[in-house]
Amino acid sequence: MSSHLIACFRALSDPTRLAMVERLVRGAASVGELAAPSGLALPTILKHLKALEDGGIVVSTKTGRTRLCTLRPAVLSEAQGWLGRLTAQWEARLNRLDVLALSLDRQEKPE
Amino acid sequence: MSSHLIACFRALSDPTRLAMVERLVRGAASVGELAAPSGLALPTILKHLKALEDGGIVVSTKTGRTRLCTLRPAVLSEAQGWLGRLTAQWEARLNRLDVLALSLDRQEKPE
DNA sequence: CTGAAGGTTAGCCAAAATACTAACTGTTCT
DNA sequence: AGAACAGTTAGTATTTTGGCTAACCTTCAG
Repeated sequence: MSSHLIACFRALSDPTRLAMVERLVRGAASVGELAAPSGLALPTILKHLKALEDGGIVVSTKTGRTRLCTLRPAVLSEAQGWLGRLTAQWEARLNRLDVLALSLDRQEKPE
Repeated sequence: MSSHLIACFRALSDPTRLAMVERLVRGAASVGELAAPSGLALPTILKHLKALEDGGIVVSTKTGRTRLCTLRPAVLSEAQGWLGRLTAQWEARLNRLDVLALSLDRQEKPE
């Protein structure tokens, strides 16, 4: 089973990281810029950044002394797709059950 | 910020629970049925079940001595929607940047 | 060259998550 | 009634997470 899907959900399961993602969707940012609104220490933010990178949600490159972090929406789309297939399966199953219930109904009081 | 979204992602961030969800999408199941394929002890599965219920992904009701667990796809759809809006925002931003780049291009070599 | 800026590493700590076993409760079957 | 079944609770051990500080390394500005 796709273990990077798990890493992705894992990355999104923390308020600090969710906030970082919502910041990054408005454009790339440095580590310091990501840390600023949270009030957390830099090393803490670095750990969260690593979690986001492990989940494939963010990539970062260092140029000079600053590291630029960028969102990578591909994995988010993938997670979205997984959720979509899941709910679709559920709907399909419900429909089959409806059909079954209907046919049973017909048998109970045929015409 | 929606904290039940976090609980939802949290619930999906574990292979055992993901397997439970994929089992439940094929129909409601008892605690024992959920535990069987995992090889884990019942109390362990109960904890995972609680995590899934905390995330709003599953509801369960006990009748007699068995507990029936049912998927609740609403929260999954919600998470899907959140991911969708996020990637949509990203795309929109990329488009704006494209337009900007194009107009800068025009300024550089007009005509 | 020296100091400040921006990260980074290492190490610490408390709290939470994941698993287990053992013992218990309530239901159903015979 | 008594045994078997399906969960449940309580308690424990281990690992992971999320936070910190202190010390360190580069890079940029003057």
